[in-house]
Amino acid sequence: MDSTASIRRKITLNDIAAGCGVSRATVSLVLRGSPLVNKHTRARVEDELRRQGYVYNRAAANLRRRTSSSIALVLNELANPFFAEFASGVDETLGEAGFVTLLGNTGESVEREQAVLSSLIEHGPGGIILSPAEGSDAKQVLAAVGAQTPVLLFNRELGGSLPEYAHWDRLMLDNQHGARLATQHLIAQGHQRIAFYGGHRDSSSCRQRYAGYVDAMNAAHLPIAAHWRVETAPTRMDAVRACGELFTATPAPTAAVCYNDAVALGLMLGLNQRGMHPGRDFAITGFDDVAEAAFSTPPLTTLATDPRARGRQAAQLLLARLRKPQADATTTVAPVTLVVRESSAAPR
Amino acid sequence: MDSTASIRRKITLNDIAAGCGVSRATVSLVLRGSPLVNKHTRARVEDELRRQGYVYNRAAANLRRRTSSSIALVLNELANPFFAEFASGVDETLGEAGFVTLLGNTGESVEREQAVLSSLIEHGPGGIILSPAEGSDAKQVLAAVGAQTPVLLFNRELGGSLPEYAHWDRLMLDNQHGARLATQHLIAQGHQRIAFYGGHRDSSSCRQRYAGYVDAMNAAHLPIAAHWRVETAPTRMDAVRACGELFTATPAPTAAVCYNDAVALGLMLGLNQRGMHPGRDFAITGFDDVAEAAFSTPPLTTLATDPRARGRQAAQLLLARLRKPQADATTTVAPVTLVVRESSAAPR
DNA sequence: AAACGGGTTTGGATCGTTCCAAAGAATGGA
DNA sequence: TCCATTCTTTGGAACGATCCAAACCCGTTT
Repeated sequence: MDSTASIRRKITLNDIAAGCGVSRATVSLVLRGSPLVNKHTRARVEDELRRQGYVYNRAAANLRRRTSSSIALVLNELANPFFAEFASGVDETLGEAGFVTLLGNTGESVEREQAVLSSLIEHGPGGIILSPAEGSDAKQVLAAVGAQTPVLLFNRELGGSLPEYAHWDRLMLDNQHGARLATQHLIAQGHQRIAFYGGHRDSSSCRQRYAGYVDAMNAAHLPIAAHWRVETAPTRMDAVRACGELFTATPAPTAAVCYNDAVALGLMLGLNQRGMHPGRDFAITGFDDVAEAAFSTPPLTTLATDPRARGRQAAQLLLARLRKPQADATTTVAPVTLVVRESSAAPR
Repeated sequence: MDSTASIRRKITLNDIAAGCGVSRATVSLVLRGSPLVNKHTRARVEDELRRQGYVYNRAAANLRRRTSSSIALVLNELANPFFAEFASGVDETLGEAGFVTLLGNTGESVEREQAVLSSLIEHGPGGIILSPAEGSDAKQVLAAVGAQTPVLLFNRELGGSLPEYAHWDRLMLDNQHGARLATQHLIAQGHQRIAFYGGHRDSSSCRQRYAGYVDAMNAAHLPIAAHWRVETAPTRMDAVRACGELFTATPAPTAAVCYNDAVALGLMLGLNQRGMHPGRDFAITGFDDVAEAAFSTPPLTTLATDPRARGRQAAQLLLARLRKPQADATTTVAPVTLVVRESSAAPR
């Protein structure tokens, strides 16, 4: 409890060994619960461990065993609730598996991503879960992490083509299918003139969602007017600003599939400013199901992605890779589910 | 670029040394930019480092130097946007200082906190930034982290008293002053019957905010009716539910200082359900300034805490502690600023 | 030629753990 | 009693870096 020795120096296996008259090796065996050691010896050693307040030095052990007990988690935008939930899912599963999470946040900057990756890699993580910054390139990432450390790509594709000796696993959202579901839902509600609102054309997820929208429109033999595709930054503010563009030409749409929830909520505000009532005069769907979506007025119809579950899944995929380093690379597409609320009512 | 050696084994200082005919020690000096080594040797070594694709093993270096290059960040609720922002501030500053962040999420569970702390401590972090789970106790935390590793407490006090040999730094929000500011603002707007809405009496931050409210009311010689103190869980849902309690007795309040933004937004919904218009029939203030506060209808008057800046500050405080392990423990109270929006209009 | 001295380089011990081959102890059977 | 066999325990060499005191080089000085 209060052995004077514990105040200053760090307690090592040697201290324990000396303290109860066995060898370092025996103490090590006790620590790892080896069946080799005698019951009485084990008890004696365990007492001593407690008495001296020993704490295991995993770094030293990892050095000797040439193993790792950490996983790096590199995110393009931790402050975004979607990624925060994702991170907590990752950490939960990694923790259960005895790994610790090395966090890195790139703030959507390719330069910071490089810096963060090379710094993290020096700590020898067993693997990396990476949600790339926009514009991040496969070759650069490979240069920073090397070919040794397994990588799991989440959420976004990397620019450039993957060098063939980097076989990385991928976990992606089913963006295309999700947007198709949203569009089909609006069509089923009776809408015919449906816009696709928000997002940037050069983001891979935006292209996929747009493709799903087009699929559904085509399948229903509905035409798509040029001014029904409005590009914005994926933020609420920019979505408010661009609202007018939907109504610059005729025929005006009666509904919009939005790139994500932030954009959808912004569009709601924009409509309000024009004196329109979203959910009554104009139907809207989002994507992500952020916490706020259930509480907006009207509550937002959107696609739930369950980021926490995705985090757990990402961790599991990477852990599986660690178990079988030689297995073929996998690509997993996580399902998204349509959550119908009041923002997507039928046209009047 | 594509040396065959780099494909399998890990490259060490020995490989580099052998590769260019110098000793391990010299290569080490080069890596650390020592002025001792000759210009030409340095160039030769640096070429070889690049050629073989060497990556520094910080764990081995830390072992030998008895240093650490990581800081543990243990949060009670990472999925909460407030803490997500905080975390990204922490990571930003730690990264600049050459440290890596070890993440741990406790999900508000004291048991998980214990497990997470003892797991993280085995990785030998240089320090710990801890936002304790509710009900977490000083003695338990000390038992898990030991007396060696400096701890910075953020946001919440620990239960129990700090053992005198654990002098931990603290970074807290100025809850009391913030609530006072909000209350004074409502009073200045002309309100006299002001409620304190939401939160649990046993949370330390709630008690502090309530105290600030009482201060301001007393200073203005305004009475406080018993039914103006409504307790709720600190969530939007529970805040919606409890709304009616404000109006169970006379005189009814005309304004409420809310425990936090979630509660304030819930109260708005509750008022709407009763046919009242928040910001017109009833004034409301929040606390936290979550992203949503600026976009609610009406926009919410609240106290900005700038969690990202708090994260940077927490990291700096801990880094300062690492520089001066013997300095006296500090308590820092971070200022909060009143952001006036439309939810806190004058009474009609 | 020896001594000097600044600039460079280096061998070997070390950090705290695990691995491994081999030694010791205990048991049982012949 | 001796040997084989099964349990236990152990010393010393790793792992990949850094530290440190000593050695080396080479041009000057005495």
